[in-house]
Amino acid sequence: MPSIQSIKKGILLQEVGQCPQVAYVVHKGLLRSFFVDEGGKEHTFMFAPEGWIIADLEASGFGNATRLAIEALEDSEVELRSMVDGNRERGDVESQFKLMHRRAGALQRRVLMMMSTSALERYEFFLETYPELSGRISQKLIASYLGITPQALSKLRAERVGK
Amino acid sequence: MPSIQSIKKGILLQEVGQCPQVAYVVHKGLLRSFFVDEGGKEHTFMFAPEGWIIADLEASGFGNATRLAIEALEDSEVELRSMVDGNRERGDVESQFKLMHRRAGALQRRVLMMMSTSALERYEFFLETYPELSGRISQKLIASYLGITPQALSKLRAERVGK
DNA sequence: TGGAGAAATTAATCTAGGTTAATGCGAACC
DNA sequence: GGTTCGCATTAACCTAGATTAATTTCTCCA
Repeated sequence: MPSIQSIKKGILLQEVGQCPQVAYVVHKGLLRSFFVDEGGKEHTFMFAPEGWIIADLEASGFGNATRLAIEALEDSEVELRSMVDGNRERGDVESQFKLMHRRAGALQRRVLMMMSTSALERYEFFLETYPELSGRISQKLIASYLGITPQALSKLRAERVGK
Repeated sequence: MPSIQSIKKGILLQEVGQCPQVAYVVHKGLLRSFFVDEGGKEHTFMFAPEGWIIADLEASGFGNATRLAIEALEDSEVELRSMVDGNRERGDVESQFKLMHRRAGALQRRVLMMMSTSALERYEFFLETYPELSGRISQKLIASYLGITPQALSKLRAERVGK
């Protein structure tokens, strides 16, 4: 049976330095994963609303300590799922492989997008892809996901409306 | 039995628009995957020397047409490996899952690095991580991997030596 | 071995986005 | 209900890296 946890807004599910082997399946609410660079700047790696799965794939894949923290942006209910469980059914492993394959595919797309597009293009893409999220998340966090400052996002939004 | 192909330098193993379900295991030589954006600019997604595996995970994971081309940078020998073969042994699927998990982990790291570091830092990291590659690959291609122009890389290298 | 085309370097501009700072605004809290 | 603190916006300046262009190597192949 799945283990469900209720998480209050603002709580960290996972902190830097741990060695987490679990993913979180979001049943309700909204999580985000982020890391803090040497300069103290926060970078949001991803958001996970209902139905999404969030994890530190680098840590669980390589057995490293995390550099990603995971935080509840709203009161949430999450299910813990092991990333290294050897006792899976054959079909389970196959479907988990497919899932991981897609995740990797999505990350590949993200890298290519980071390399080839402007902040504006990435913002447009974000709005198209996650229309329901843009109202639930602060500009500051959206900016930290896009890889720009809140000021840059604000300016970009002002120019966007102008046209 | 594995199917091995010999590839001459300069040949494309995979072209944009196909729907490839295979990965290439490099036994000898050097491959790279890259894509060409709307402005006609090339972006190298990865290099694959001996022992590496290269594929378009977005295309094979989602069943899309590729936006990635794969090219031989040297005369190479590669083994084709299916990404969607259902007839695998149980242990096979498990180990392929682990492999995909690590790939996804590496991509996560790459995204975080793209978001948080300067071109110089990424270049230093490239040199540390792939010291044997830096001599085999042109500056132009290294630049297209780092996400900068050859001119920017050249300037950055000149400043680096100065110190 | 010489010549053509690509690769690398250098330099002069230009620009997207960062940094700093000031101001307005809303939400939480006493 | 006023205070406080974080968020969003605006604006002035700064900088990493892009663009354009000219010059100098490499490389390779006829």
